[in-house]
Order: sequence, then structure tokens, then C-alpha cells
Amino acid sequence: MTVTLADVAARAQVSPATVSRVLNGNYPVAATTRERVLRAVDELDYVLNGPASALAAATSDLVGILVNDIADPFFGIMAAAIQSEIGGPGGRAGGERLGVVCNTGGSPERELTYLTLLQRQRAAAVVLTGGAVENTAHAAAVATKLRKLADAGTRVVLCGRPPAPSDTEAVALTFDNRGGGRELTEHLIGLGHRRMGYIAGPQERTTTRHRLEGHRAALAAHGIPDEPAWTVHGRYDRRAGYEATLELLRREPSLTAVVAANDTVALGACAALRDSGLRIPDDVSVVGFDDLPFSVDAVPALTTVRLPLSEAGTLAGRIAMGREEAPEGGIVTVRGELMVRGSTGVPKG
Amino acid sequence: MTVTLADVAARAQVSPATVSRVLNGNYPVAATTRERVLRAVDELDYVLNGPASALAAATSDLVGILVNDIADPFFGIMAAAIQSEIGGPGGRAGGERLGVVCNTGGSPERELTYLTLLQRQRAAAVVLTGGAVENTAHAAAVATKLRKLADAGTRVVLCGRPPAPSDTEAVALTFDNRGGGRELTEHLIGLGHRRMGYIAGPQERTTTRHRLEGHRAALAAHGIPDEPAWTVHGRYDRRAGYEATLELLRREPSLTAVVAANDTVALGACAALRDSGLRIPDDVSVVGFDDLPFSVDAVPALTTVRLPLSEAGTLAGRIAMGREEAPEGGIVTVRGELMVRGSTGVPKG
DNA sequence: AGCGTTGCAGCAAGCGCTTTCTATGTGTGA
DNA sequence: TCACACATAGAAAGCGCTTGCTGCAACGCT
Repeated sequence: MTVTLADVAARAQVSPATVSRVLNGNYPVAATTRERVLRAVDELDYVLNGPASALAAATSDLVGILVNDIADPFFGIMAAAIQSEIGGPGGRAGGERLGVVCNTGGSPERELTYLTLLQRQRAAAVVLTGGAVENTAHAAAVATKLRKLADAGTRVVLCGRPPAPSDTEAVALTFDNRGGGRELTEHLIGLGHRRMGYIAGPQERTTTRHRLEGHRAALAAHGIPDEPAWTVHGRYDRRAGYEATLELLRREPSLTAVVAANDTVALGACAALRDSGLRIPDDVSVVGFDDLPFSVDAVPALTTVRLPLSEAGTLAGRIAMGREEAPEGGIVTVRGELMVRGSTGVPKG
Repeated sequence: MTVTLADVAARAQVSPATVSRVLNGNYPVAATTRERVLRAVDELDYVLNGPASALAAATSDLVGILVNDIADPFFGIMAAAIQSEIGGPGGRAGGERLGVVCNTGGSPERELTYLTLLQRQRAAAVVLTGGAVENTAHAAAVATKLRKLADAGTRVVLCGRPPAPSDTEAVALTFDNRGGGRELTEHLIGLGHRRMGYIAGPQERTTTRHRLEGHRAALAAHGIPDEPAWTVHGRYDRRAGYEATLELLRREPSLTAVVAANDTVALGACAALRDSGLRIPDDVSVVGFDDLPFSVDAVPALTTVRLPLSEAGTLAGRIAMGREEAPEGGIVTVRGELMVRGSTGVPKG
């Protein structure tokens, strides 16, 4: 029924071993032999049995990419960059790996499940993107898993995620969320804003905390008291931004600016402000974070911090493939760049 | 070093066969024995070797999801829905499959490469999303691949993609792009528009052609001549929409409406119109397609056709998992729903 | 001419699991 | 009490590939 290595060997009049070596190209095979084998492969339309070779060689060509939300371009952009470094015709033959993205939906259990599944597949590498959940038990479980993966020879790379315990041997590309958050708020303060609402992400995510810390650091640096009621938590989506904004407006109608945890949330905030009859930035300024593609198209265009998602993904992918040396210390901090656009202005009055 | 089935068997004082049966749960094992085995699994922290079991059982638990552009929410939303039906804690134990998404970047070669890679892995199922490339050679190559996959026991499902040749045994969920395109244009015609520009997607995609055909059908039905110069092709991204709009305006400044191939393109079109000093919808109406989450937040909100991406993905996932019967004939047409919003209005004058 | 090298191909032993077939123990009907 | 069915566990034969080692020419050197 299905063609096996042995069939190819028979047709090419060589031993299975030789066919294997031609296909893997890691052992000298005479040119004429090689050609004969390749012809047989072609004629029989042979496709290597992945599981069998993974078993025999004790490694597979699978590379897993974990994302929190595949429908969110933030992750999509990183995933695309990572995957393009990993698989397909990008690299020359031999480096043909199957880069696959797994959607955890932000759920710790699913994250662990996927990690186990990838461990089971003896994945060649795993890239974890985006913020981590700050739950001691879960963090420990993930760290343990990563350790085990590393022990089994799986390369582990974190992309846009804080470093894991160093004994996990994971390389980390971390976004400077704190710095970006701070810059954004300082930009607003520089314009004269003093009463700023903050729409944070889900409580337990590192990204949420870091960005918020940046915001508070900016306030503190300028002697502006932090008003706890002006911070509202919600999910990283448009709707949460919409509702949080209405809530903020209810709590403090005199806010002159809204700082959103990311661009998607900021978009929701803009909608809420508009629906409340407020103009941006005349009545209220808005800032986002990430600089996703649609942000420049918002009306007015969003002031935000540009994160080099694609570049970070590319680097992460290269490291995962072992094409690039891991940085010393295993940690790289990636900074964002403040993009000042139409959604921020001088507060009126 | 790594724990194997045999280790677990030894610890539980049973044969490897029994452990395997407990883990796969498809053979009677006494409750007490099962428990003993499970305990041993736990104590040793055993993880099944995927390649080995795939080899022995001649099937794997991998399910591939092919998308054209993972950074595009259109695909992200479908992929998320598909994946959530496939893997993880969603289903109860046993149905634990690894749903993985592969980004083809719209490249025919990559599509084929991924299909081969999945074939190599003996994937349990493959879901292809989004429009296909209309290139005879490539279409034939894909059909052949799908045939082979089906022969090897891989279930093949198309989601938002036109049906493949029936001998491929692929189940197809097809979006009614033609009908949606027609509705959109008829809506504009109903408002009184006669001079409408059309921003189409890449030439060779089925989606592009079908939507355009719908547009033309609407024109024809109302006796409006189709002006070839008022149709411009470009990629399915914001920038293409921006540039195409400028080009359309150059060719025909008196256009009263712009029909974009999808929402992303429509957003670019809006930006171009604004930058040209035109107001939406007072000067020019704009329509999109897909109804992605951001479309309702555009200013003005985009009139578009809502495609039930998530629902379609869920169904596709269920069929791929064999949890849902494939429809008779293997083809389902999914219709979109016209969403009239602020970006369209009566043409002035 | 003799012998150590070198270059290439084959042999065969697994990799860790699944599954068919067989063996064993227990309960039942005659 | 004995034969027989039934339920459960084990033995063992692979699944299709990789790879360490061995084998054998042909080659170059003294």
C-alpha cells in the first residue's frame, strides 16, 4: 500500500541505509548512487514516514509556537515571523521543519497541555510568545515543563515574555513593557495631562503588570498621585476597552486622557468616548500600545508604542532553529518606540 | 534517562501491553490494575512517546490547519475556532489531539510543502482555510496531494474555500462570496450609486474572483455598464487598499462609492479618501467584506457583509475530528449577512 | 609488490510503542 | 464435579526508520 524506504532501496538497488543517508544528507554517498536513489524516490513518489524517523533518530522536525490568542494580530504577526524562519522553502533543504502554532487562548491549562503534547512529539524547539500568567503554581509547572523539554533536547525560546527561571535554559526576548508604559504616560504628562485613566489588561498577566508599573513610575516621577479608582482591569479586547472607558468616565468625568493597555483596547476606548460625545483628542487624549497595523488608520491615528513584533519573531525563530547564537545570559530586552500621532493633544482648559 | 512504557510497566508490575491499553483506553482493563498503572504513570511523570505510538498505530494525533496569513484576523478567527474544537481540554481524554496552524503566506509552494510535511507526519486531519489559488497546475497538485492524504486516512476539510475535485473526498464549507458581493453592490445601487470603484484582491485567488463576480452581477442586474477601468487589483491588505483608492480617484474623481474586497482593504480605502479630503459617506461611500472585529470601530463604522468565521471554523473542526457527520454531497455553502452601517449613504448631487 | 588509508555501502540492532494471539484464572451450567 | 465461556493479562511480532560498526575496493605510498 504505502511506499517505504525499503521499496525505494529495492528500486534503486541499494540498501535502506543508503537511502536514508541520501535523504538526510549527513553521510557521504557517491554522486551516482545518490542520483539513482533520488530517481527512485521520485518515481515511487515516496514520502518519508515522520514518526518512524523521529522514533529512530530520537528527534522530530516539529517546532511549536505557543500564542495566547491567534485571532489577535499581536500574536499573528509574531507567529508569522517565527514560522517563516522555521519551515518551508525559506531555508534550504534539510532544514525543512514543521513550524506549528498552538493557540492557548490565554488558558494556563491549555498552555501546559500543549507543552505536554509537544514534549510527547519530541519537538525540536518550542517558542512561547506573549505575557505569562503570574500564578505561582502555574509558573512553577511551566518552568518544570520547560526544564524537561530542555533536558530532552528541545530548544526553548521565549518571545515577548519575561525570562523563565534560569535553570530552564530558555532564551528570552523580552519586551520592555515597563519602559514603553512609562514613555507613553510621560508623553501625556508632557502635554499637560494630570487626570489620566488607565485601562489595564487582565490582572494576572505579566504584560499587564509591567505596563501598569511603567505608567505609575511616570506618575511618581512627576509627583502626580496615583488614584487607584482611575485604573480599571479588563481583557485585552475591544469590548473591554469600551466598557472600561465608560466606567472610568462614570468614576471621573473630568479625565483628560485614557491610557489603554494595548491598541485593541484603545480602539474600544475611542469608540466609548465618541459614543459619550467626547472628541479625541480635544476633550480626551488616548494612547495605546503595540502599534498594530490598524492603529495608524484609527481616526484620529493612535499615539502608541511601536513594538518590533516581526523583528522579534524573526530573531526568536532563528534562535529556535539554532541558526543564531543565543545571546549571552540568555536574555535580550527589546525596546519599543513611541509613536506620537493624532490621538493625543494638549488638554483643554 | 527518559521514562518509557516499560518503566511504567515495571513499576506497576504489569506488562507493557497493559500500560498501553490503560493509556489508550480501548481494551478492558480491571479497575484495580488501571489504577495501579495510572499511579505509576504519575509517579514517574511519564509522557508517551508520540512518534513511537504513531509508528506502531500507523496514525498520529496531529491535525493541520493551513491558513494564508496568520497575521490576518480573518484567518486567525477561523483558526482559533477550528483549533478549539480539536485539541486541548475541550474534549475529554482520548480525543487529545495536537491542532497546529501552518502559515502558507499565500504561497502555493508553501501550501504544498506543508501538505507534504503533514502527510509525512501521518496527520489525522487537515483543514485548509481561505481562498485557493486559481492556477491549473497548482490546483491539480493540491488535488493530488489531498487525494493521497485521504488515501492515507487523513480527513480533509476545506473551510471558506471552494470545493476540491470530488475524488479528493474533501468536505467543503464554502463562503458565498458571490452572493455577498452582490448584496453589497445592490445595497449601494439601492442608495442611488452608479459610479462605483472596485478594489479587488490578488488576481489569481478564487475569493477575489467570486466577490468581483457578485459585484458585476449586481451591476448587470440593474443595467449599469461595467467600466473595467474602475476595478483595480491588489493584495488583501490595508496598504493595497490605500493605493488602489488613490489610483481609482485619479482615474475617475467623480466616483461616489468604493467597494473593497475585504474590510482590511476598505480601511486603507477610507484612509486614502480622508487624506484626499473626501468625507465618508457624504462624498464617497465605502463597503468592505468579512466584518472583522475592528470594522465596527472604524469611523464611520463600515458597511460590510458579516461572515460567520467562528461558526464555520467550529463546524470544520468538528468534521475534521469526526465528531460531526460530513454533510451529504460534502459541500456546505455558508452565507454572509449584510451589515449596513455608517460608511454608506446616499450619493450627493 | 605489500600494506595502510580512504571512501562508500551494507548489516543488523534497536528506537518505544501497539496489537494479535495465546494463556491463565474465575465463574457457570449440566 | 467437570467442561466451557468469559474476563483479563502477557508474550512477541512488528511498525519504518537511523546509525554504529564492519566489509570491501581502490588508491597511494614506500
